Amino acid sequence: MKKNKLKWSLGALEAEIMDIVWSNSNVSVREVVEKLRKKKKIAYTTVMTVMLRLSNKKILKRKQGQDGAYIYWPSQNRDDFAASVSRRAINDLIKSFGEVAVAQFIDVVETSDLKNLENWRLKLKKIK
Amino acid sequence: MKKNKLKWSLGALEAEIMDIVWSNSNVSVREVVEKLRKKKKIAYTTVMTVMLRLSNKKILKRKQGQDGAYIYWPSQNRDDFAASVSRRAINDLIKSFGEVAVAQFIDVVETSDLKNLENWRLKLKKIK
DNA sequence: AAATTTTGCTACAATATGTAGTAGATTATT
DNA sequence: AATAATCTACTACATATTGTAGCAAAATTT
Repeated sequence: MKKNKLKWSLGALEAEIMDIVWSNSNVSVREVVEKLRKKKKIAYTTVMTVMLRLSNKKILKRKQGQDGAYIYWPSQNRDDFAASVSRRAINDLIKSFGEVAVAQFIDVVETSDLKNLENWRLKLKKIK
Repeated sequence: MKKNKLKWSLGALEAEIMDIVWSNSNVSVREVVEKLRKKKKIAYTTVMTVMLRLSNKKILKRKQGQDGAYIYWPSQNRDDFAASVSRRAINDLIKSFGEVAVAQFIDVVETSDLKNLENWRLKLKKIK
């Protein structure tokens, strides 16, 4: 088959793990597992596999830690990652749906209660 | 496992087929196949399967045509579909990335050359 | 009735993601 | 050094999605 589908979202577990990594840069699998286990039962190897996949996808980087275990850290900080993912998603949406997507975006933002509303409203002024 | 992953995009073939359906409401598989074959080689049953799946996903509806073959039509017109898909995607983005997503959106729109720019600029006025 | 078309059912491939076992390697502890 | 604990590599399985299509039965056409 061979599709070049540009996935822009992480899976649920991948996202949980990234949250932990972003909040605690330079972590071992062990540390991530322990944090996750506060919320649910999960095998060490499950977390390891997912973190390895995230490395393969270049979302995480890793190096050998002095105590043997690999140390992982994010390739991009949360905001940069969020920005590039958002950008791709938005470009896709606009490519697919054009103005309709734009109109929806505006509608969603209008009715949402984002903090710092003033902040992006300022930005909007520029294009108004 | 069992995930409730909210997919918001169609596959490439699904999208091609939807385009044809939207442009020619009330079509049979045959008609869609013929249009697709102008662009590429594809089996009747491939198209049929995808259209059946689209029906199962409630994106298409169908009824028995008088000549036996099912007739398919879209559950929503293109703009309504685009709007609901966009809305879900945007909500997901904002839930995941908040203002960062909004900022990217603004940036993309700023630098894009959408036709009818005036159209959504009117909409923007409402929130300015 | 024979030929063609359409449908329903089935199936396979590839990818993404969640999940985890096992064995071997490495490190720490006794 | 021997034993125990930890960590990594490799492998494997499950489910969902999407593209792809064969085959047989049913319906329609000729």
